[in-house]
Amino acid sequence: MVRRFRGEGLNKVDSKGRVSIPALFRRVIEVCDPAWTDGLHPELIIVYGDNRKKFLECYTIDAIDEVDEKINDLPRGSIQRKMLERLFHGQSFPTSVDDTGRLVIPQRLREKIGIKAEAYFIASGDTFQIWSPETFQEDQEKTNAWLQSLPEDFDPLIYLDTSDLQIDE
Amino acid sequence: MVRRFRGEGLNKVDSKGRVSIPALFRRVIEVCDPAWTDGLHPELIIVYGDNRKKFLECYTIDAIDEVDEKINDLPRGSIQRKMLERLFHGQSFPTSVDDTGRLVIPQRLREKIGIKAEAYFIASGDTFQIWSPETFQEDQEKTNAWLQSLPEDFDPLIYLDTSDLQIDE
DNA sequence: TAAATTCCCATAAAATCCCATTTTATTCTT
DNA sequence: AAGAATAAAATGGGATTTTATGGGAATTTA
Repeated sequence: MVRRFRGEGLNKVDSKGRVSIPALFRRVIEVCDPAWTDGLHPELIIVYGDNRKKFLECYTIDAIDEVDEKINDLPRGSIQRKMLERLFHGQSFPTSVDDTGRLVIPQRLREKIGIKAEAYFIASGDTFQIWSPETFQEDQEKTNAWLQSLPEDFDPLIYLDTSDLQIDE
Repeated sequence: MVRRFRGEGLNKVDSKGRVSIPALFRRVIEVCDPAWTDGLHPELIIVYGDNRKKFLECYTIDAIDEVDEKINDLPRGSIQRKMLERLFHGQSFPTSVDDTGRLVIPQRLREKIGIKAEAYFIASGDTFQIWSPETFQEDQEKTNAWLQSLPEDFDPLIYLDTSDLQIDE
């Protein structure tokens, strides 16, 4: 059974790039690392290669293993496989949670998404995202604007009825 | 269980052809060399014979053993076997990581892929690749262009859902 | 014996570890 | 229900270790 992330958080980033991971997220990271046991540092993978995304996407070991398996099923030599290998094997950063529940975000990655003194964490199913608070704010405003455009009594839950869902193409 | 490479890195190449292997890669090289033990120089194999590829492909001992076994299963005298033997037995270069975590890339191989002052490393499953930074950049731009051509919110992960995958040809 | 390769040592920067303090949340007690 | 006691989470700073890199001496090779 797959534990999923839930919630959000805003924590300080120090001069060394260290930042506390919200405690609830840590519980999920631990459970989803098959090698983890009390006392050890649970591992996770930060994926950062998709330039269209303005956040870091953090995968648990279980989650990344699942991705790896699927990549393995793709035909060798296909452009899709090459792209996904670049993204998930190359443009990713394996790391772990330290004693004090923190993560170190390397300088390069902090710069990439514009993180300075604070980092915003938000759950996203079996991964979680790390944003610069400002960038997230902007993105959130877009979402709000879109919500506003909907009728007063519109219920977003209607999207859960996927029978006639259209995938953008 | 096979440890896999993950991540990327850009390091300097000195006048002797020495270049540091990213530390995380070294850990994998060590673990995947059955003969390695703390203090020894872990071995690896550089495969360079496929002229269509503009990079060096580096195999751990475990990974190359796996390839060798498969070659061994091919019928003697078959063109496939001959080709793979050329590539993996002939056009490859066994070497090892030195005390200081570096690899020496022979002049001939540096020239072959256009490496001058810097070498770019990128993980690719159970092997890693060494590129000239410029060459990689060009290649990456092609990938980026392709990504850009996709809809704004397109998620590459959709390719992991292989049910309706079409292979470009 | 000249050129290339290997071995050995040195150092600055970056990453990691260790410990201490503050802050926040939770439980207990009256 | 308020306040005290406790536990957990977040944060700060210094010491230590690892990494990346440079250079020279010794050794091998062609």
